[in-house]
Amino acid sequence: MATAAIQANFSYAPHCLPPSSYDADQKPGLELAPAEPAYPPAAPEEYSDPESPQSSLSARYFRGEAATHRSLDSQLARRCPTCGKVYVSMPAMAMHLLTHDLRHKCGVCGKAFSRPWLLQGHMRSHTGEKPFGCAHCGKAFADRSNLRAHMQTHSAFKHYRCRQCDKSFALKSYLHKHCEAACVKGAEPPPPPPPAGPTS
DNA sequence: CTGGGGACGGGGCCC
DNA sequence: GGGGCCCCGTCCCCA
Repeated sequence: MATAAIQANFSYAPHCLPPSSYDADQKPGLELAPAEPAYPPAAPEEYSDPESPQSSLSARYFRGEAATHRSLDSQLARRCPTCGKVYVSMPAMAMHLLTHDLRHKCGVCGKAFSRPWLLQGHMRSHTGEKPFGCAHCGKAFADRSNLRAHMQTHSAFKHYRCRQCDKSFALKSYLHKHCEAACVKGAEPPPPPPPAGPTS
């Protein structure tokens, strides 16, 4: 929606299934992950789209692999002069431009970041500070995202299933690795993806 | 090959 | 309107 940036929706091989929903909701202010059922078995309601709107387009985009959705060729579209990324939303474009402005510099190693909190996180790698603790095992993390991923490893539920071989994985990244490294190799070429998507 | 963790980037939301 | 915060995600490395 809002973001007009292209939404590349092909991060994973078609035979890699998204998870059913899991509760990853950690409310801000909580330093400790809840000790209680952090990931309820969750009614197997399908969660509609694993690729959230802000899903990282990441490298693929910049390699120009992104599918060009409608409206990118519209007259409203503008291209980032630095990386070539195309936006039809000017606010999104403006925000994107900031990502090229690496004004936050690490006083220790000199690495520069576009956002202050990226620098903050980076500084923890120097200081060893790990403010995010797992209430299940006590392990501490410097990065909230990493704690979240860790919490999933406590879950007995493996939400990400490979259609090809039916193996399941707790983390999407595991499934991704599996699909790319193991399963796909030597497998029948996956069928063409369904005529996709919601848009257009 | 799988599981796990560290580091970090992009974009949306909230104040 | 801008900055900070948070979430989601990827990449890489290692056991």
